[in-house]
Amino acid sequence: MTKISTWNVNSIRTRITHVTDWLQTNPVDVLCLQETKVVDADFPHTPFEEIGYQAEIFGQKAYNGVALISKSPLTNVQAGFTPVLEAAGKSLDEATFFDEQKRVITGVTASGLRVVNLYVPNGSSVGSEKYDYKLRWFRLLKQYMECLLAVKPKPILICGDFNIALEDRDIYKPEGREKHIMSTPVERESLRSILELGFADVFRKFTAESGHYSWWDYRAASFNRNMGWRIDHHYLTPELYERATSCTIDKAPRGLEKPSDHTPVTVEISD
Amino acid sequence: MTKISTWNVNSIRTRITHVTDWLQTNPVDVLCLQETKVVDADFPHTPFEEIGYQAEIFGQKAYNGVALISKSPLTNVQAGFTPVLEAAGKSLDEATFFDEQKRVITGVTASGLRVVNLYVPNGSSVGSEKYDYKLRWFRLLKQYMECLLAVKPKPILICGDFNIALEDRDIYKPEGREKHIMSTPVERESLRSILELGFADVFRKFTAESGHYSWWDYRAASFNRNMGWRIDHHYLTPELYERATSCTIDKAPRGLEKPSDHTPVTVEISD
DNA sequence: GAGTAACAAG
DNA sequence: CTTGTTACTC
Repeated sequence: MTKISTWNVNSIRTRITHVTDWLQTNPVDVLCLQETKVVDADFPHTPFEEIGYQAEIFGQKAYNGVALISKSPLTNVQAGFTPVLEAAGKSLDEATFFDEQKRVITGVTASGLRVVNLYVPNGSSVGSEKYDYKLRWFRLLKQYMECLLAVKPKPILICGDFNIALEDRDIYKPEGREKHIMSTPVERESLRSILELGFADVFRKFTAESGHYSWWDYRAASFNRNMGWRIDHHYLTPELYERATSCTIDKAPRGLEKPSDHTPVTVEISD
Repeated sequence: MTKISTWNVNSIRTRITHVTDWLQTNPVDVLCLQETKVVDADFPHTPFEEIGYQAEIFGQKAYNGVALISKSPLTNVQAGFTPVLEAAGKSLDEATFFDEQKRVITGVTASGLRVVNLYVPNGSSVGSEKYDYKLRWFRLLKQYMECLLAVKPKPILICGDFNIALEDRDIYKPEGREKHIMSTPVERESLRSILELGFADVFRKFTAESGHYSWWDYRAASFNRNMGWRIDHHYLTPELYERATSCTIDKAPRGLEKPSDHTPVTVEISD
């Protein structure tokens, strides 16, 4: 069995004890972190090593940043769009530009499963320059995923903070969602164009109803009122999707003191 | 018996639990705070009221700020230089200017003792504009004290963060002190000119040796190495000085998590 | 509402 | 080293 989690920690340095405590009671094969908000030189490797994990990291100052935390070493680790597109012989202009922001890292487990960890741009507000950046970023992501699908291993899991709620049941209050960042038809279509390559939302294999979220705004006591969004996802290629035995959201860390605004989402895949 | 303490808390909002915890194990008649760093509208009155204290405050945004915390209400509370100098018919030009920084508050206890709580300017570095400000501030303080000495009640206690170590035994390493802020001959003479009005350092009534300090720089682990300065003082008029039965520095709060860089100094005065 | 940065002050 | 402010981002 392989267990993989995704968690936007909103600063790994501020959240380090939350994360290591959680890992000790929730051991996983790979924990995908987003918004580490730290340059690689300052990443807190020691606390992870002390509990038997190692980190593959791709960080920057103050913003963004992703990491793969794993018990066993990962192979074929590639940070950013560039190395993957380069290996496929693609033009690197866009990749170089978008890799200024550290949002993508991938690696392969010993069990031969490729994990792609994403921190999708938030997009700020509909029609803004950042919104446009988000849509352009998705077009590059599609190329990136096409490159990965063309090589081995074929079982691929994409996870992370997508900053998109794909369906209305993923939002506490879907009214007005067409004009709200993270749920516009255009954003959803951007994400669907990735999924059409052959990925499915494994959370919905097990849970159909609304009311299950992975992110709650810090403001307006939205966690206590369960005014959340499901924007942290695991998307699996068909074979993995079939093998998945559970996908669960652990709300507990969101209730701790000084929590991240996101909480971990975990998928279990049988051998 | 009357018990009076002085403590530069370096932000009352950050230190509120340190201060209320300390007051509960160290009940005093008046606690004089410096560097409250908060405007009056945001002063945390409730935590003090919950443990039976009230606060007279004189604060500003981000810098300086003084407060008198007392079990029984104080009378004749006057904030800043201006009201005292005005009552004495003095020119208010200087008072108005220096009261832009909130550094002075006075009140009278039920036992008829006037408490003057001061946060003396730090002075930055010798020869700087702030150094000049400190010396000019002392000239106004002298006028202010002359006004208070001319009215009732006559027993006066001046305390606070003086940002001056009056003698070499008040510094962990007196070498080079002539050129160091807080111990130049000019600063010491400024302070002595106040004391010459009739005040004495009550800590030295009981303790003659060096090694007793009230402030340790946050830098260079100076607290662990006892590299401190005695710059928080209680100066008493002769009658009070005679009645004083102890003057002690409580180092404990300096050892807590996220401490102030200063620690409380307490004087006891018999009835 | 909470994170980081850069600055000022001690 | 620690605090507060402003400005930015999510």
